[in-house]
Amino acid sequence: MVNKQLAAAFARIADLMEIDGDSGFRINSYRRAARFLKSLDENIEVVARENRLTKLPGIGKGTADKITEFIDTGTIGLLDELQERLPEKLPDLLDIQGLGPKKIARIYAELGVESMDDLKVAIDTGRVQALSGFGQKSASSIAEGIAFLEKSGGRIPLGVALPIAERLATIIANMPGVEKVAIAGSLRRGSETIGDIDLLCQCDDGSRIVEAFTTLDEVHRVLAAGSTRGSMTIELDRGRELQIDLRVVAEESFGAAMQYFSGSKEHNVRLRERAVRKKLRLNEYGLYDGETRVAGASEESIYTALGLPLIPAELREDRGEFDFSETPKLVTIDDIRGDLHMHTIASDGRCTIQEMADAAKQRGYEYIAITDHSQSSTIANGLSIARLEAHIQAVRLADAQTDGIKIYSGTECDILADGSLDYPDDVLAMCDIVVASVHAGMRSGKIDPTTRIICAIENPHVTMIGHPSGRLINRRPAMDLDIPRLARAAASANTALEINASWQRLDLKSDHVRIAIDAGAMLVIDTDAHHTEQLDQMRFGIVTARRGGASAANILNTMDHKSLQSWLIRSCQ
DNA sequence: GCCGTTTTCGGCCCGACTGTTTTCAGTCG
Repeated sequence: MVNKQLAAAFARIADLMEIDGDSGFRINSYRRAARFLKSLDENIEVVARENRLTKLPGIGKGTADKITEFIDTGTIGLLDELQERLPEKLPDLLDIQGLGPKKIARIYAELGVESMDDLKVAIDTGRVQALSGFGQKSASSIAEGIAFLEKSGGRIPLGVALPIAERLATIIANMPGVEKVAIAGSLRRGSETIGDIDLLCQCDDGSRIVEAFTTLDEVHRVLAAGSTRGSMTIELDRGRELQIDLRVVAEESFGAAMQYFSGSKEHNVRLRERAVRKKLRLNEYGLYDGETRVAGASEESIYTALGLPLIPAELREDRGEFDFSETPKLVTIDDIRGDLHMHTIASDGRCTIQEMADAAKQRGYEYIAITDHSQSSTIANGLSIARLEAHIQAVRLADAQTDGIKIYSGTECDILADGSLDYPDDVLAMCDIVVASVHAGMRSGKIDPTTRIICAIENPHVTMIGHPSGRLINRRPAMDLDIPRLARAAASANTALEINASWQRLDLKSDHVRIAIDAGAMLVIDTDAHHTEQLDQMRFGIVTARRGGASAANILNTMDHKSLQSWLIRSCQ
């Protein structure tokens, strides 16, 4: 898609101009355009054809001309010119921690370093530390930065990072003098993967807490340790490192610091620009009118003072949230009444029907659905028709014998390569809940994957589509789906689309959640649990739904049992 | 390069930490 190619081209221009020593403001313009294009849902070629380019935020005449140039010729003159002048691999060095554009420009100009490999050699031969303004420590720090880059292996999934953050937050909360600890950053915003962990604590003695934080047993490497801020890494599996930042603030600044350290960076820049327009100044200590603090103890006080409703952290991405007239009522974990997709020992789960039901009851749920795999999923010990019939009887028996929770019988039925389902209609009709999912042949393409799934959407026995795109975060790409078309089909067939809450999936992802809501489709947040403990992954599905702007009314399993029954009957018609 | 509830020119987000300096530039978040 041209949007993504253009975004990459502008990002590249910004990188090269940075090393070239161009104006920071010009560079920012290109970065902003790149970010905007990357997240633009509409095809930029259509926008260009309709002469609306300069109506887009952050895109003026100069950028619009370059967009047109790219559409017409497939290239941008400015980019070609920069690439001709600077080595191709030089911008890779911008990824190294502690090494920025100015220093890169110098090691290129004075040492002829053109790549990561060149740089390693230059450090090993002592040429970097010999440069004026660079010293031994700089050289070691760059070497460590390169090692970190090679080991960090990309971003960490939300489900791996959050438990680590919670454990560290508990440790810090128990340090003497600490009043309050909170998780900030992309983790708080519920990003599906995160680059580092940001923690915040309220305490009067910053130096002591930072000292304690950077000398914890699990610390692998200390990056910084001052009186208000500490930064260190811990070691994950396979030698990978994860950076943890801690910021210490006083009570009156806690809200300002939460706001500041929750980001996103783009959201914060916009917010501070807004403050400047009001003749105010916003930093991590508060909102100031001259020397007077006018807000800061709570996040809400800051947004209110800037004429905005409190914006939920999950929506702080500079993607339209500044237009809100009131705080959107997003779905919360307390709205969830049940979980409609889980497995038992009948197929590839680890627990019994009763164990799953009891665990769900403990979590306060009104209902669950037992949805084991269908016959084609042999690798997951999928159920033959005969086994399914027996399993349905077992679920009904458990339901009859269990008070306080409704246990629906169901199936997670494969959508086969030709779009047909793995059980005939009369068998599906025996199930209360049918989750239809693609598990095999995601790339084989007998028919277009969107059409394949729409076949299942239009089957009246299908309650919902499980993990619609089939992606596994950092492991397997999504199927090439036309999500708007899928969402329209789901809306008109009264078939729900799942937000699979497993942190390895988060599927639908938040951008697609937004598209589904706009199309009027019903969503459902399920854990796809294969063990009772995995029922707790519901929270990852919740943040994903919130990032997509979902309210409780958009989510099927926020309905009480009675309303759900009526919806199930209606959706089968 | 973008943009306007002071502006079509002259601004553009803000502070902490580090290293290599001897007052600050570079980098980061």
